Amino acid sequence: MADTDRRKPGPRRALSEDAILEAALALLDVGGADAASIRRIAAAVGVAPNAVYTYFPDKGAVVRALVERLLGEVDHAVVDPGRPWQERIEALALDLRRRLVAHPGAVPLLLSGPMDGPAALALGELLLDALAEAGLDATAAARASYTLIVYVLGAIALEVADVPQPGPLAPEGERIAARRAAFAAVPAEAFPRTAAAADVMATYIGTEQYLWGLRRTLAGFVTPI
Amino acid sequence: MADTDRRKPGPRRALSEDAILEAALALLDVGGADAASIRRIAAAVGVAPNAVYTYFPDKGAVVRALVERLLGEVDHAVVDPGRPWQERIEALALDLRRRLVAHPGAVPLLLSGPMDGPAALALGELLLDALAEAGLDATAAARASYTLIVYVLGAIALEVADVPQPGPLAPEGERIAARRAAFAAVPAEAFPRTAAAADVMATYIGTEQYLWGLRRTLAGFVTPI
DNA sequence: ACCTGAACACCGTTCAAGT
DNA sequence: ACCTGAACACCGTTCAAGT
Repeated sequence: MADTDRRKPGPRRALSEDAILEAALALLDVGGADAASIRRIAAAVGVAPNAVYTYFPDKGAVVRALVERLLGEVDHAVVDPGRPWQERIEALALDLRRRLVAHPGAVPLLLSGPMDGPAALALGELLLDALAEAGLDATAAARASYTLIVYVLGAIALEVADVPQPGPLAPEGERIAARRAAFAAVPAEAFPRTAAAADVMATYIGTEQYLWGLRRTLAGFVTPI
Repeated sequence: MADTDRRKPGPRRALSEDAILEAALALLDVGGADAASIRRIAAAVGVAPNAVYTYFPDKGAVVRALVERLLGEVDHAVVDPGRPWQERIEALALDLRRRLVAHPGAVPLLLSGPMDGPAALALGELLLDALAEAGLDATAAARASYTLIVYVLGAIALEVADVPQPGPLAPEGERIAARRAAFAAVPAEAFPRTAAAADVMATYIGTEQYLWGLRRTLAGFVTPI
Protein backbone atom coordinates (compact mmCIF):
# COMPACT_ATOMS: atom_id res chain seq x y z
CA MET A 1 0.00 0.00 0.00
CA ALA A 2 2.33 2.69 1.19
CA ASP A 3 5.11 2.94 -1.36
CA THR A 4 7.75 3.73 1.22
CA ASP A 5 8.38 0.06 1.97
CA ARG A 6 9.96 -0.99 -1.28
CA ARG A 7 10.30 -4.77 -1.20
CA LYS A 8 10.36 -7.31 1.55
CA PRO A 9 10.49 -6.48 5.23
CA GLY A 10 13.55 -7.39 7.31
CA PRO A 11 17.08 -6.04 7.40
CA ARG A 12 17.43 -2.55 6.01
CA ARG A 13 18.34 -2.72 2.39
CA ALA A 14 21.10 -0.14 2.36
CA LEU A 15 23.70 -2.15 0.50
CA SER A 16 27.10 -0.59 0.77
CA GLU A 17 30.61 -1.44 1.86
CA ASP A 18 29.72 -0.42 5.40
CA ALA A 19 26.56 -2.48 5.53
CA ILE A 20 28.48 -5.52 4.33
CA LEU A 21 31.22 -5.10 6.92
CA GLU A 22 28.70 -4.54 9.69
CA ALA A 23 26.82 -7.68 8.73
CA ALA A 24 30.07 -9.63 8.54
CA LEU A 25 31.10 -8.53 12.02
CA ALA A 26 27.69 -9.38 13.45
CA LEU A 27 27.91 -12.87 11.94
CA LEU A 28 31.44 -13.31 13.27
CA ASP A 29 30.27 -12.32 16.73
CA VAL A 30 27.58 -14.94 16.96
CA GLY A 31 29.01 -17.74 14.83
CA GLY A 32 32.78 -17.49 15.01
CA ALA A 33 35.41 -17.09 12.33
CA ASP A 34 33.71 -19.34 9.77
CA ALA A 35 30.30 -17.72 10.06
CA ALA A 36 31.08 -14.70 7.91
CA SER A 37 30.49 -16.38 4.57
CA ILE A 38 29.67 -14.31 1.53
CA ARG A 39 26.33 -16.06 1.28
CA ARG A 40 25.39 -15.37 4.88
CA ILE A 41 26.51 -11.77 4.66
CA ALA A 42 24.39 -11.31 1.56
CA ALA A 43 21.39 -12.92 3.22
CA ALA A 44 21.78 -10.73 6.31
CA VAL A 45 21.84 -7.63 4.19
CA GLY A 46 18.91 -8.82 2.06
CA VAL A 47 20.60 -9.40 -1.24
CA ALA A 48 21.71 -12.19 -3.58
CA PRO A 49 25.13 -13.70 -2.77
CA ASN A 50 26.86 -12.33 -5.83
CA ALA A 51 25.71 -8.76 -5.14
CA VAL A 52 28.55 -8.57 -2.63
CA TYR A 53 30.97 -8.70 -5.55
CA THR A 54 29.81 -5.27 -6.63
CA TYR A 55 31.63 -3.86 -3.60
CA PHE A 56 34.48 -6.29 -3.00
CA PRO A 57 36.44 -8.28 -5.56
CA ASP A 58 36.53 -11.39 -3.40
CA LYS A 59 36.13 -12.65 0.15
CA GLY A 60 39.70 -11.78 1.05
CA ALA A 61 38.98 -8.13 0.34
CA VAL A 62 36.02 -8.21 2.72
CA VAL A 63 38.22 -9.70 5.43
CA ARG A 64 40.99 -7.16 4.88
CA ALA A 65 38.54 -4.26 5.03
CA LEU A 66 37.05 -5.64 8.23
CA VAL A 67 40.47 -5.99 9.84
CA GLU A 68 41.36 -2.47 8.83
CA ARG A 69 38.14 -1.20 10.34
CA LEU A 70 38.73 -3.00 13.65
CA LEU A 71 42.27 -1.68 13.95
CA GLY A 72 41.03 1.78 13.05
CA GLU A 73 38.66 1.77 16.00
CA VAL A 74 41.50 1.71 18.51
CA ASP A 75 41.28 4.91 20.49
CA HIS A 76 44.49 6.86 19.97
CA ALA A 77 43.38 9.18 22.74
CA VAL A 78 44.21 6.52 25.33
CA VAL A 79 47.81 7.47 24.60
CA ASP A 80 48.24 10.51 26.81
CA PRO A 81 51.40 12.37 25.72
CA GLY A 82 51.83 13.62 29.25
CA ARG A 83 52.35 10.13 30.70
CA PRO A 84 55.58 8.12 30.70
CA TRP A 85 56.23 5.90 27.70
CA GLN A 86 55.54 2.60 29.48
CA GLU A 87 52.09 3.76 30.54
CA ARG A 88 51.26 4.91 27.04
CA ILE A 89 52.16 1.54 25.57
CA GLU A 90 50.27 -0.25 28.29
CA ALA A 91 47.14 1.80 27.63
CA LEU A 92 47.37 1.08 23.93
CA ALA A 93 47.91 -2.65 24.49
CA LEU A 94 44.98 -2.86 26.89
CA ASP A 95 42.67 -0.95 24.58
CA LEU A 96 43.57 -3.14 21.63
CA ARG A 97 43.05 -6.31 23.61
CA ARG A 98 39.70 -5.15 24.95
CA ARG A 99 38.43 -4.25 21.49
CA LEU A 100 39.64 -7.39 19.75
CA VAL A 101 38.56 -9.81 22.44
CA ALA A 102 35.09 -8.29 22.11
CA HIS A 103 35.03 -9.83 18.61
CA PRO A 104 36.68 -13.20 19.10
CA GLY A 105 35.51 -14.47 15.74
CA ALA A 106 37.46 -11.69 14.02
CA VAL A 107 40.77 -12.40 15.71
CA PRO A 108 41.82 -15.33 13.51
CA LEU A 109 41.24 -13.08 10.51
CA LEU A 110 43.77 -10.56 11.86
CA LEU A 111 46.48 -13.18 11.77
CA SER A 112 45.51 -14.41 8.33
CA GLY A 113 47.33 -11.75 6.34
CA PRO A 114 49.89 -8.99 6.52
CA MET A 115 48.83 -6.02 8.63
CA ASP A 116 49.94 -3.28 6.30
CA GLY A 117 46.92 -0.98 6.16
CA PRO A 118 46.89 2.66 7.29
CA ALA A 119 45.35 1.81 10.67
CA ALA A 120 48.16 -0.66 11.42
CA LEU A 121 50.77 1.88 10.35
CA ALA A 122 49.19 4.54 12.58
CA LEU A 123 49.40 2.24 15.60
CA GLY A 124 53.01 1.49 14.69
CA GLU A 125 53.79 5.21 14.72
CA LEU A 126 52.38 5.54 18.21
CA LEU A 127 54.64 2.73 19.37
CA LEU A 128 57.68 4.22 17.67
CA ASP A 129 56.96 7.58 19.33
CA ALA A 130 56.80 6.04 22.77
CA LEU A 131 59.92 3.93 22.23
CA ALA A 132 61.88 6.91 20.96
CA GLU A 133 61.00 8.66 24.18
CA ALA A 134 62.30 5.61 26.02
CA GLY A 135 65.67 6.44 24.58
CA LEU A 136 65.89 3.80 21.87
CA ASP A 137 67.50 4.72 18.57
CA ALA A 138 65.48 4.31 15.38
CA THR A 139 66.60 0.75 14.72
CA ALA A 140 66.06 -0.49 18.25
CA ALA A 141 62.69 1.29 18.41
CA ALA A 142 61.59 -0.48 15.25
CA ARG A 143 62.71 -3.90 16.52
CA ALA A 144 61.06 -3.23 19.87
CA SER A 145 57.81 -2.11 18.27
CA TYR A 146 57.56 -5.33 16.29
CA THR A 147 58.35 -7.37 19.40
CA LEU A 148 55.39 -5.64 21.05
CA ILE A 149 53.10 -6.25 18.09
CA VAL A 150 54.06 -9.92 18.13
CA TYR A 151 53.41 -10.14 21.85
CA VAL A 152 50.08 -8.33 21.80
CA LEU A 153 48.63 -10.15 18.80
CA GLY A 154 50.04 -13.48 19.94
CA ALA A 155 48.50 -13.11 23.38
CA ILE A 156 45.13 -12.12 21.98
CA ALA A 157 45.17 -14.96 19.45
CA LEU A 158 46.00 -17.56 22.10
CA GLU A 159 43.42 -16.14 24.49
CA VAL A 160 40.71 -16.42 21.86
CA ALA A 161 41.90 -19.83 20.66
CA ASP A 162 41.53 -21.17 24.18
CA VAL A 163 37.76 -21.02 23.85
CA PRO A 164 36.49 -23.64 21.41
CA GLN A 165 32.86 -22.60 20.92
CA PRO A 166 31.87 -19.48 18.97
CA GLY A 167 30.05 -16.48 20.41
CA PRO A 168 31.06 -13.82 22.91
CA LEU A 169 33.77 -14.77 25.39
CA ALA A 170 32.71 -15.63 28.92
CA PRO A 171 34.00 -13.33 31.66
CA GLU A 172 37.69 -13.76 32.38
CA GLY A 173 37.02 -15.34 35.78
CA GLU A 174 34.87 -18.06 34.29
CA ARG A 175 37.40 -18.87 31.61
CA ILE A 176 40.16 -19.10 34.19
CA ALA A 177 38.05 -21.40 36.35
CA ALA A 178 37.44 -23.68 33.36
CA ARG A 179 41.17 -23.81 32.67
CA ARG A 180 41.92 -24.57 36.30
CA ALA A 181 39.61 -27.54 36.12
CA ALA A 182 41.29 -28.77 32.94
CA PHE A 183 44.82 -28.40 34.32
CA ALA A 184 43.92 -30.50 37.33
CA ALA A 185 44.17 -33.49 34.99
CA VAL A 186 47.84 -32.96 34.10
CA PRO A 187 49.86 -35.97 35.31
CA ALA A 188 52.43 -34.77 37.84
CA GLU A 189 54.81 -37.67 37.18
CA ALA A 190 55.28 -36.79 33.51
CA PHE A 191 55.08 -32.99 33.88
CA PRO A 192 56.08 -32.10 37.42
CA ARG A 193 56.68 -28.37 36.95
CA THR A 194 53.54 -27.97 34.86
CA ALA A 195 51.43 -29.74 37.46
CA ALA A 196 52.95 -27.64 40.23
CA ALA A 197 52.23 -24.39 38.39
CA ALA A 198 48.74 -25.37 37.23
CA ASP A 199 47.02 -22.57 39.15
CA VAL A 200 49.16 -19.92 37.48
CA MET A 201 48.71 -21.54 34.09
CA ALA A 202 44.97 -21.29 34.50
CA THR A 203 45.40 -17.51 34.54
CA TYR A 204 47.45 -17.34 31.33
CA ILE A 205 44.54 -15.95 29.36
CA GLY A 206 43.85 -13.18 31.89
CA THR A 207 44.69 -9.50 32.21
CA GLU A 208 47.26 -10.03 34.94
CA GLN A 209 49.37 -12.34 32.79
CA TYR A 210 48.94 -10.03 29.80
CA LEU A 211 50.35 -7.11 31.77
CA TRP A 212 53.09 -9.21 33.37
CA GLY A 213 54.46 -10.24 30.00
CA LEU A 214 54.04 -6.77 28.57
CA ARG A 215 55.90 -5.08 31.44
CA ARG A 216 58.73 -7.61 31.36
CA THR A 217 59.05 -7.15 27.63
CA LEU A 218 59.20 -3.37 28.03
CA ALA A 219 61.80 -3.77 30.77
CA GLY A 220 63.89 -5.89 28.44
CA PHE A 221 64.03 -3.07 25.92
CA VAL A 222 65.87 -0.75 28.30
CA THR A 223 68.08 -3.26 30.07
CA PRO A 224 71.75 -3.48 29.15
CA ILE A 225 72.18 -6.87 27.50
CA MET B 1 47.25 -60.36 -13.19
CA ALA B 2 49.66 -60.55 -10.33
CA ASP B 3 47.43 -60.50 -7.27
CA THR B 4 49.83 -58.37 -5.27
CA ASP B 5 48.41 -55.15 -6.68
CA ARG B 6 44.98 -55.24 -5.15
CA ARG B 7 42.98 -52.42 -6.73
CA LYS B 8 43.88 -49.30 -8.56
CA PRO B 9 47.40 -47.99 -8.93
CA GLY B 10 48.42 -44.74 -7.27
CA PRO B 11 48.94 -43.75 -3.66
CA ARG B 12 49.65 -46.69 -1.37
CA ARG B 13 46.45 -47.87 0.16
CA ALA B 14 47.59 -48.16 3.75
CA LEU B 15 44.75 -46.28 5.38
CA SER B 16 45.56 -45.41 8.95
CA GLU B 17 45.76 -42.41 11.22
CA ASP B 18 49.34 -41.86 10.15
CA ALA B 19 48.59 -42.06 6.44
CA ILE B 20 45.80 -39.53 6.87
CA LEU B 21 48.01 -37.10 8.77
CA GLU B 22 50.82 -37.48 6.28
CA ALA B 23 48.46 -36.78 3.39
CA ALA B 24 47.03 -33.78 5.22
CA LEU B 25 50.47 -32.30 5.81
CA ALA B 26 51.47 -32.83 2.19
CA LEU B 27 48.32 -31.04 1.03
CA LEU B 28 48.94 -28.20 3.48
CA ASP B 29 52.47 -27.83 2.18
CA VAL B 30 51.46 -27.33 -1.42
CA GLY B 31 48.06 -25.67 -1.09
CA GLY B 32 48.08 -23.75 2.17
CA ALA B 33 45.83 -23.92 5.21
CA ASP B 34 42.59 -24.52 3.31
CA ALA B 35 43.96 -27.32 1.15
CA ALA B 36 43.73 -30.03 3.76
CA SER B 37 40.06 -30.82 3.26
CA ILE B 38 38.65 -34.17 4.27
CA ARG B 39 37.76 -34.86 0.67
CA ARG B 40 41.23 -34.10 -0.63
CA ILE B 41 42.89 -36.09 2.12
CA ALA B 42 40.68 -39.04 1.29
CA ALA B 43 41.44 -38.74 -2.41
CA ALA B 44 45.18 -38.53 -1.74
CA VAL B 45 45.05 -41.68 0.31
CA GLY B 46 42.85 -43.44 -2.22
CA VAL B 47 39.64 -43.76 -0.31
CA ALA B 48 36.08 -42.39 -0.18
CA PRO B 49 35.70 -39.12 1.78
CA ASN B 50 33.73 -40.63 4.61
CA ALA B 51 36.30 -43.36 5.21
CA VAL B 52 38.31 -40.77 7.10
CA TYR B 53 35.60 -40.79 9.77
CA THR B 54 36.62 -44.31 10.71
CA TYR B 55 39.79 -42.85 12.21
CA PHE B 56 38.79 -39.34 13.28
CA PRO B 57 35.41 -38.16 14.56
CA ASP B 58 35.57 -34.89 12.62
CA LYS B 59 37.92 -32.54 10.84
CA GLY B 60 38.86 -30.78 14.05
CA ALA B 61 40.28 -34.02 15.39
CA VAL B 62 42.46 -34.41 12.29
CA VAL B 63 43.77 -30.89 12.79
CA ARG B 64 44.45 -31.44 16.47
CA ALA B 65 46.32 -34.65 15.80
CA LEU B 66 48.39 -32.96 13.13
CA VAL B 67 49.30 -30.08 15.44
CA GLU B 68 50.26 -32.53 18.15
CA ARG B 69 52.44 -34.42 15.69
CA LEU B 70 54.24 -31.26 14.54
CA LEU B 71 54.92 -30.12 18.09
CA GLY B 72 56.11 -33.62 18.94
CA GLU B 73 58.75 -33.43 16.24
CA VAL B 74 60.64 -30.66 18.01
CA ASP B 75 64.02 -32.03 18.93
CA HIS B 76 64.40 -31.92 22.69
CA ALA B 77 68.05 -32.79 22.23
CA VAL B 78 68.76 -29.24 21.05
CA VAL B 79 68.37 -28.31 24.70
CA ASP B 80 71.82 -29.11 26.03
CA PRO B 81 71.66 -29.25 29.85
CA GLY B 82 75.28 -28.15 29.99
CA ARG B 83 74.59 -24.78 28.37
CA PRO B 84 73.28 -21.63 30.13
CA TRP B 85 69.52 -21.22 30.31
CA GLN B 86 69.32 -18.44 27.69
CA GLU B 87 71.07 -20.57 25.11
CA ARG B 88 68.81 -23.51 25.79
CA ILE B 89 65.70 -21.42 25.26
CA GLU B 90 67.18 -19.86 22.14
CA ALA B 91 67.95 -23.27 20.67
CA LEU B 92 64.44 -24.45 21.38
CA ALA B 93 62.87 -21.33 19.89
CA LEU B 94 64.99 -21.56 16.75
CA ASP B 95 64.24 -25.25 16.28
CA LEU B 96 60.52 -24.70 16.68
CA ARG B 97 60.53 -21.80 14.24
CA ARG B 98 62.51 -23.74 11.67
CA ARG B 99 60.19 -26.73 11.84
CA LEU B 100 56.95 -24.76 11.74
CA VAL B 101 58.01 -22.36 9.03
CA ALA B 102 58.80 -25.43 6.92
CA HIS B 103 55.04 -26.09 6.95
CA PRO B 104 53.52 -22.63 6.58
CA GLY B 105 50.10 -24.03 5.76
CA ALA B 106 50.00 -25.74 9.14
CA VAL B 107 50.79 -22.66 11.21
CA PRO B 108 47.29 -21.13 11.18
CA LEU B 109 46.01 -24.47 12.48
CA LEU B 110 48.31 -24.20 15.52
CA LEU B 111 46.63 -20.98 16.56
CA SER B 112 43.15 -22.33 15.92
CA GLY B 113 42.77 -24.14 19.21
CA PRO B 114 44.21 -24.62 22.68
CA MET B 115 47.63 -26.22 22.74
CA ASP B 116 47.07 -28.64 25.56
CA GLY B 117 48.39 -31.90 24.16
CA PRO B 118 51.30 -33.88 25.66
CA ALA B 119 53.80 -32.47 23.15
CA ALA B 120 52.91 -28.92 24.13
CA LEU B 121 53.18 -29.81 27.82
CA ALA B 122 56.59 -31.39 27.25
CA LEU B 123 57.88 -28.23 25.61
CA GLY B 124 56.46 -26.22 28.50
CA GLU B 125 58.40 -28.37 30.94
CA LEU B 126 61.62 -27.64 29.10
CA LEU B 127 60.93 -23.93 29.37
CA LEU B 128 60.07 -24.17 33.05
CA ASP B 129 63.31 -26.06 33.70
CA ALA B 130 65.39 -23.41 32.01
CA LEU B 131 63.58 -20.54 33.72
CA ALA B 132 63.96 -22.16 37.12
CA GLU B 133 67.68 -22.28 36.48
CA ALA B 134 67.49 -18.58 35.66
CA GLY B 135 66.46 -18.04 39.25
CA LEU B 136 62.75 -17.44 38.77
CA ASP B 137 60.36 -18.81 41.34
CA ALA B 138 57.61 -21.19 40.19
CA THR B 139 55.06 -18.44 39.55
CA ALA B 140 57.43 -16.15 37.68
CA ALA B 141 58.76 -19.09 35.67
CA ALA B 142 55.24 -20.01 34.62
CA ARG B 143 54.39 -16.43 33.61
CA ALA B 144 57.68 -16.14 31.76
CA SER B 145 57.18 -19.42 29.93
CA TYR B 146 53.82 -18.29 28.63
CA THR B 147 55.28 -14.96 27.59
CA LEU B 148 57.80 -16.92 25.54
CA ILE B 149 55.16 -19.17 24.01
CA VAL B 150 53.17 -16.11 23.02
CA TYR B 151 56.23 -14.48 21.50
CA VAL B 152 57.41 -17.53 19.59
CA LEU B 153 54.02 -18.50 18.18
CA GLY B 154 53.10 -14.89 17.48
CA ALA B 155 56.30 -14.29 15.56
CA ILE B 156 55.90 -17.47 13.54
CA ALA B 157 52.25 -16.71 12.79
CA LEU B 158 53.03 -13.18 11.61
CA GLU B 159 55.98 -14.38 9.56
CA VAL B 160 53.83 -16.92 7.76
CA ALA B 161 50.90 -14.51 7.38
CA ASP B 162 53.18 -12.07 5.60
CA VAL B 163 53.26 -14.35 2.58
CA PRO B 164 49.91 -14.42 0.80
CA GLN B 165 50.33 -17.29 -1.64
CA PRO B 166 50.43 -20.92 -0.49
CA GLY B 167 53.36 -23.27 -0.90
CA PRO B 168 56.82 -23.35 0.66
CA LEU B 169 58.21 -20.05 1.89
CA ALA B 170 60.80 -18.32 -0.25
CA PRO B 171 64.25 -17.89 1.33
CA GLU B 172 64.36 -15.26 4.05
CA GLY B 173 66.41 -12.87 1.93
CA GLU B 174 63.88 -12.87 -0.86
CA ARG B 175 60.99 -12.25 1.50
CA ILE B 176 62.84 -9.37 3.10
CA ALA B 177 63.57 -7.84 -0.29
CA ALA B 178 59.89 -8.04 -1.21
CA ARG B 179 58.95 -6.29 2.02
CA ARG B 180 61.55 -3.60 1.44
CA ALA B 181 59.99 -2.86 -1.92
CA ALA B 182 56.53 -2.67 -0.34
CA PHE B 183 57.63 -0.37 2.49
CA ALA B 184 59.10 2.06 0.01
CA ALA B 185 55.51 3.12 -0.71
CA VAL B 186 54.77 4.27 2.87
CA PRO B 187 54.03 8.02 2.84
CA ALA B 188 56.61 9.80 4.97
CA GLU B 189 54.32 12.75 5.73
CA ALA B 190 51.67 10.62 7.41
CA PHE B 191 54.01 8.04 8.98
CA PRO B 192 57.40 9.68 9.44
CA ARG B 193 58.97 7.20 11.87
CA THR B 194 57.66 4.23 9.91
CA ALA B 195 59.05 5.58 6.66
CA ALA B 196 62.40 6.30 8.30
CA ALA B 197 62.63 2.77 9.71
CA ALA B 198 61.41 1.02 6.56
CA ASP B 199 64.64 -0.90 6.04
CA VAL B 200 64.49 -2.41 9.52
CA MET B 201 60.82 -3.17 9.13
CA ALA B 202 61.57 -5.14 6.02
CA THR B 203 63.58 -7.51 8.22
CA TYR B 204 60.81 -8.08 10.77
CA ILE B 205 60.12 -11.55 9.43
CA GLY B 206 63.79 -12.59 9.62
CA THR B 207 65.96 -14.54 12.04
CA GLU B 208 67.79 -11.48 13.32
CA GLN B 209 64.58 -9.80 14.47
CA TYR B 210 63.33 -13.08 15.92
CA LEU B 211 66.44 -13.39 18.08
CA TRP B 212 66.47 -9.68 18.99
CA GLY B 213 62.95 -9.90 20.40
CA LEU B 214 63.65 -13.21 22.10
CA ARG B 215 66.82 -11.98 23.81
CA ARG B 216 65.18 -8.76 24.98
CA THR B 217 62.27 -10.72 26.35
CA LEU B 218 64.62 -13.05 28.21
CA ALA B 219 66.52 -10.06 29.55
CA GLY B 220 63.26 -8.61 30.83
CA PHE B 221 62.65 -11.71 32.93
CA VAL B 222 65.76 -11.17 35.04
CA THR B 223 65.73 -7.38 35.28
CA PRO B 224 64.57 -5.71 38.47
CA ILE B 225 61.33 -3.96 37.59
C1' DA C 1 35.69 -53.27 11.83
C1' DC C 2 36.14 -50.87 7.82
C1' DC C 3 34.71 -48.98 3.65
C1' DT C 4 31.30 -47.13 -0.10
C1' DG C 5 27.35 -44.57 -2.59
C1' DA C 6 24.33 -41.31 -2.17
C1' DA C 7 22.56 -37.52 -0.23
C1' DC C 8 22.15 -33.02 2.59
C1' DA C 9 23.13 -28.45 3.55
C1' DC C 10 26.49 -25.71 2.76
C1' DC C 11 30.72 -22.90 0.37
C1' DG C 12 33.12 -18.96 -3.17
C1' DT C 13 32.85 -17.43 -7.63
C1' DT C 14 31.45 -16.69 -12.54
C1' DC C 15 28.47 -15.65 -16.30
C1' DA C 16 24.76 -13.99 -18.79
C1' DA C 17 20.94 -11.30 -18.24
C1' DG C 18 18.00 -7.66 -16.60
C1' DT C 19 17.13 -2.67 -14.90
C1' DA D 1 26.02 0.97 -12.01
C1' DC D 2 23.90 -2.39 -9.53
C1' DC D 3 21.51 -6.51 -8.80
C1' DT D 4 19.60 -11.42 -9.92
C1' DG D 5 19.13 -16.52 -11.43
C1' DA D 6 21.45 -20.20 -12.48
C1' DA D 7 25.24 -22.81 -12.58
C1' DC D 8 30.05 -24.75 -11.39
C1' DA D 9 33.26 -26.93 -8.57
C1' DC D 10 33.82 -27.40 -4.22
C1' DC D 11 33.00 -28.23 1.26
C1' DG D 12 31.96 -31.40 6.04
C1' DT D 13 29.05 -34.77 7.62
C1' DT D 14 25.41 -38.43 7.96
C1' DC D 15 23.02 -42.59 6.84
C1' DA D 16 22.09 -46.91 5.10
C1' DA D 17 24.27 -50.56 3.06
C1' DG D 18 27.83 -53.84 1.95
C1' DT D 19 31.98 -56.93 3.30
